[in-house]
Amino acid sequence: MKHWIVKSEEDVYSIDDLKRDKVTHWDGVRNYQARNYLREMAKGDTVLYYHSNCETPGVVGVARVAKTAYPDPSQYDKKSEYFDQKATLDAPRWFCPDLQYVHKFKSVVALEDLKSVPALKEFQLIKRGNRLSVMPVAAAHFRLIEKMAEN
DNA sequence: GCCAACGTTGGC
DNA sequence: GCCAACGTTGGC
Repeated sequence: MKHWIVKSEEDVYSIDDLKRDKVTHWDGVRNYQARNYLREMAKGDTVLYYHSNCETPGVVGVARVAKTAYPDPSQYDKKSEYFDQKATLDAPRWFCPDLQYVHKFKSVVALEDLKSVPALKEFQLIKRGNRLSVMPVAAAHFRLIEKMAEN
């Protein structure tokens, strides 16, 4: 069982949207390293849900991998902003898993707070300059952040 | 294969 | 809105 974190802009697709939809295609990721992580996700893996580009950026809840990654349909959709001319049916470039809502934290575990915890010094998210939208999370970090959400 | 120019992300 | 930190593109 692995752990992950995904970022989403709150006003684009928030955890409340995921709660409403229950399950969603995590599509539109167009970064190779992030794609590779998406393909590593196994059914049942737990995922921290992060809101970026908002008033209080931070971890807002937990999701779960409902389906392992498959070719992202939006890469073939000419009307989609995620359309990729170089993607073919034989050689898809982009993949998306399905993510399922698990629960929303009572309060946001703010990026600011994460930064103040010495045990999270090596947490990829807070390492300077990491703009990846999908990253693995160490089990210890995952548990610690869940614990921070309870307080 | 190098690298400058450009585009995107995301905190502040 | 600014800007640092990257990733990507494309000329050479």
